[in-house]
Amino acid sequence: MPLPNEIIDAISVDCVIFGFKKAELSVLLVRHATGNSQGQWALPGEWVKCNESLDAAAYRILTTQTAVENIFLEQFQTFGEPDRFPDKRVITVGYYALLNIENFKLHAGPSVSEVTWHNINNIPAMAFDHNKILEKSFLHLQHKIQHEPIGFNLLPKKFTLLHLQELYEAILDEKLDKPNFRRKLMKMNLLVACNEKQKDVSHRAAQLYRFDKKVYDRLIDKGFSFEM
Amino acid sequence: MPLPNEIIDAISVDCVIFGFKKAELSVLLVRHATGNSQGQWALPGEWVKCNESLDAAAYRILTTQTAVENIFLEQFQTFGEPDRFPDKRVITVGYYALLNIENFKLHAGPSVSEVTWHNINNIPAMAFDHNKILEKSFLHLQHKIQHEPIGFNLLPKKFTLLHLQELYEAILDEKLDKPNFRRKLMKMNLLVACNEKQKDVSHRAAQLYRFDKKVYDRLIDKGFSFEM
DNA sequence: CCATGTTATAGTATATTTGACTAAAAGCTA
DNA sequence: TAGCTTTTAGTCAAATATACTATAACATGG
Repeated sequence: MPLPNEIIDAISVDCVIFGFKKAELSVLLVRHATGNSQGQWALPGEWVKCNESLDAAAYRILTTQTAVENIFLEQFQTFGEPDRFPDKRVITVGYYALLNIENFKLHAGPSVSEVTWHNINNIPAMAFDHNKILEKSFLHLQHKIQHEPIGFNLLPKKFTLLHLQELYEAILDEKLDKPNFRRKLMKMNLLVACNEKQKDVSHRAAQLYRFDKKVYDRLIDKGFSFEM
Repeated sequence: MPLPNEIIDAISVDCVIFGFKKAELSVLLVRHATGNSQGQWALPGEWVKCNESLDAAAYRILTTQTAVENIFLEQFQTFGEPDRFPDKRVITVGYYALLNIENFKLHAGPSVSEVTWHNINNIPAMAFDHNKILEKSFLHLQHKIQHEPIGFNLLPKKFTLLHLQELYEAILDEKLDKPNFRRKLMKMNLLVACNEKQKDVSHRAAQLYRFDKKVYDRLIDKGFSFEM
């Protein structure tokens, strides 16, 4: 057996990290500092280590770029076209993560010169097949958010109904009716009103809600529709 | 670069081949004839070749076991626990295929002593983590069939509404109401009545339908609910 | 402190869809 | 032709979606 820390240089993990802030959906990209993709933007990615699971490798990528906790992280697709990587055959397993942008400090990991959020509608050309990987992950997210309440991972713990609606609008790329959106969501009983209201806003302060994990766990198995 | 036909012995593709016949959902399993899994049942799988895409490898597995054409074949998940395979680190990409069992001849490929259909409710213990892979693929299928009309791939070109209903019942593992099932399906306009009726049945012959690819293509992008 | 604007939240009315049924029609068997 | 099985059409109340309108809460400017 090879050493635990040795890498398998045929397999990598690439991670599409989605963040949400001020009604905008963004993705975290890095700029490569070395190798033949030097200077190009790319999704954060790493080689898989010899005794490391794929999930663990994906989690390692996240913690390299930013300090995280309790993050939604899930595999979505594996990419293995023979020519997707130059000079050798590399298969990459795609993961996507959802996190709330606020209060995250970014720090460029090794071999990376820059780390920045990019609006989902303004993504630069990237190295390898990373634009394709990003697109697939976004389609996956659009589908998934309509069947499981994963969107909450992109919001702070306490949020208003309008925040949530803006999140859905950003991901689904369509306007939604406010009263109807509220009604559908409240009926699911996934939200609990906090004893708090919005502060420092120049209009009537909205109720803050938080996500009810218990109901979530009960519903997640049964599967339920989140169609808006 | 390695030779085109050389294998990457860190990456395999395993394929869950679903078939449907007489209201029963089955999976094609092989019995290994060599190696340290000799004698055990397993999902059909192969090493990925050096200049072969993952999709191509999956298709090669299908054609090794049986003569197929126009088959639904799709990647669903990649499995990479460090200890999933004995003695070395192997990551496997899971695919699932849907096909109509009738008129398929099976032939055992290399290193395989037996190939047989197994009812989904009666699966033997398998080599490696193949039971887990199968279970994940089945959950994926249950979800997918409720959002895309992929079920037709398991039926012959012409089928009755009852055939289709039995298929849904087998996959979702629940009884459905006949008149309501018809109504929902007909409203989608995915089915076209053939100029033919069922033959050789000892009761009123049912209308035969076929699947309308054009409507399908229009709907597949928009995404639509198939919930029964 | 009142008028005004903005947003939150409640409510309503109509159309559509579900779910659980009933019933008629078609066609084999004998 | 009677009896049986299965297909196919239809009914009806309950639930849900959609497109609105209306009111309440609160900040701000005069």
